[in-house]
Amino acid sequence: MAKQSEEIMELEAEVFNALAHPLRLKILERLRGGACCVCKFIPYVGAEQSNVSHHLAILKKAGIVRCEKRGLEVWYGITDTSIFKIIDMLEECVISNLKRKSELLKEMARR
Amino acid sequence: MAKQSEEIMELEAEVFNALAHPLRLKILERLRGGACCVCKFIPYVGAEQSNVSHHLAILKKAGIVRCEKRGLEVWYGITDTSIFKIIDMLEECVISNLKRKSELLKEMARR
DNA sequence: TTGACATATGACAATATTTAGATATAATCA
DNA sequence: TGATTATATCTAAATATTGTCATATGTCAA
Repeated sequence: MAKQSEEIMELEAEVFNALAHPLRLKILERLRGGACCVCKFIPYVGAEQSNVSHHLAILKKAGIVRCEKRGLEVWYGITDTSIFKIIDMLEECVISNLKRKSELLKEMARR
Repeated sequence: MAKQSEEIMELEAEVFNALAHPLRLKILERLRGGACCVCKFIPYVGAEQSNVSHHLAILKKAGIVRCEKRGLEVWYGITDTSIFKIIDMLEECVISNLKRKSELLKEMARR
């Protein structure tokens, strides 16, 4: 495997890793409506402020979100909205996988 | 947030997590050409047999691959090829992110 | 049946991630 | 200036992930 694609894969793995947590997926859901300040995420995801801040830092490090200071607040927004397409496609995958499994169960019950 | 979407997000996070490792992305690259037996992955990814086996189990648990015994060998294949579209889209994201950053650096150097 | 083979599994150490609580920082306002 | 607010950072404990080694399992062939 070419050195270059190995390096790209490391970056890809880092981004996938940033997406690999329910709390971070929730934060991204909140961002579908546009940028907002940290204080909005806290009740939305139902976690400690320091924890939310930590997860935001992970999303930022992966390049998925960017932030900007506005007075006392820090506003976070999506860097590239095509991340939503990726999440949506994965959701479809997961749901069709669930359906496939439940069909299989039904078939087994029938016998 | 609805209970149901929380549960879907957990599943999504699990699948993203399965994608979040360079070695597993390599395994999936090898599977683009179609199903193959475990022995093919070992030299391809350059890891110990037991390690490859562990990573295959993670991909399988997430529902990304499925396997089948053929004599002594075990053949692994993709469950749903739309996972490749997801990986491809993420690669595009990563690459355009890199480009954006390098543009920014160029601009800063110009000043 | 025995041995060889391909793969999976279990145990373990090293490392990373997650969370909460305490504290630091930086901006605003009285 | 000092108090207040929003957010980030540090610390430490709990937990999860990773890689390696040793071993188990299941299949085939002699």
